[in-house]
Amino acid sequence: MDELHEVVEQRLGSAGSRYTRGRRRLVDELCTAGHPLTVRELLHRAETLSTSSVYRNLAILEACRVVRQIPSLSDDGVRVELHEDLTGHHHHLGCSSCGDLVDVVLPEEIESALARATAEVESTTGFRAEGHRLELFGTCHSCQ
Amino acid sequence: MDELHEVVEQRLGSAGSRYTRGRRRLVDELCTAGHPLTVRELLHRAETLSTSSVYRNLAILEACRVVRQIPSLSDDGVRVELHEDLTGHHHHLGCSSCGDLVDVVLPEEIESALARATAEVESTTGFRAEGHRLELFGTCHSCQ
DNA sequence: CTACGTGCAAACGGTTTGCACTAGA
DNA sequence: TCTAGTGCAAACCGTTTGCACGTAG
Repeated sequence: MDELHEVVEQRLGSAGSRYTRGRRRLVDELCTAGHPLTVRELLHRAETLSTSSVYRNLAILEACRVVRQIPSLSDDGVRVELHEDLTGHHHHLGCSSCGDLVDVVLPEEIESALARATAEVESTTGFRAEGHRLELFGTCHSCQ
Repeated sequence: MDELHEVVEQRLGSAGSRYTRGRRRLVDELCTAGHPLTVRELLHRAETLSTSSVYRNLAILEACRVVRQIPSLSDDGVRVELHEDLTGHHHHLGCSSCGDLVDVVLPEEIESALARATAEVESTTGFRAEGHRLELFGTCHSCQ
């Protein structure tokens, strides 16, 4: 966690930005949540921060590759999570009932199959791929 | 194409809705485009339709499983495409530069690997999966 | 001391809704 | 005929912006 804050401070610093209490709070909440949060949830969890500061800080943290936005299927708005640089590559299980998004790490087998498929797409279409995003959607355990 | 309209008419009919000129126009545009369109693009292509009608019709077509919404990574709003029931299972290549989304059908090998991974996730997490969504992001041929 | 960051309130823009009118079966 | 669909304009609401004040370094 200290390590995380250190990396974040460094990334903000090299962009000429400060690691203020508000920004630290956002990173803390995202880290302890352990899964993507909606802006609404972030606003609620960090009640001392004003709406505009949350939006402004998320934009800055995104530009510094500290967080990233995830477009959500269920319509409760965009979600935010710590960048994969900081948490490691993973995917999401999305519950169509409660809308929650949970992290999941898939076996190496599937990741390498995806890498192979990506290479094939690149060579047949001329598209240059930088990465992939996979979501399994369905019903989570507590909603069944 | 006639076949498509027939299926759509049937799905609308069984929901007590009519297949009007406006709805047919939306389906036509989505079909000829051959890839997901933003609402803005749809509004532009079907200029005879009012904004409110487009939104209302998209909601109805979505409820009847004729179209589906795709949350977009690049922030030009939500995209709409014909439902996979009508077009077949596929994924998307998303260009981070121009924002375009192109359909791609992946080899059976990767689909079965995804199915295997999904089954594993279901048994280890209790999540009940209904399907998956995969997007490869990068730079399209014309943006390189 | 001098940016940068913050809160507040107003502005913005995509989406939705109310209502009177039109059109499909 | 009679219900569903449509256009227009207003309302809505999540997000962004302007501005004056606060704070980190």
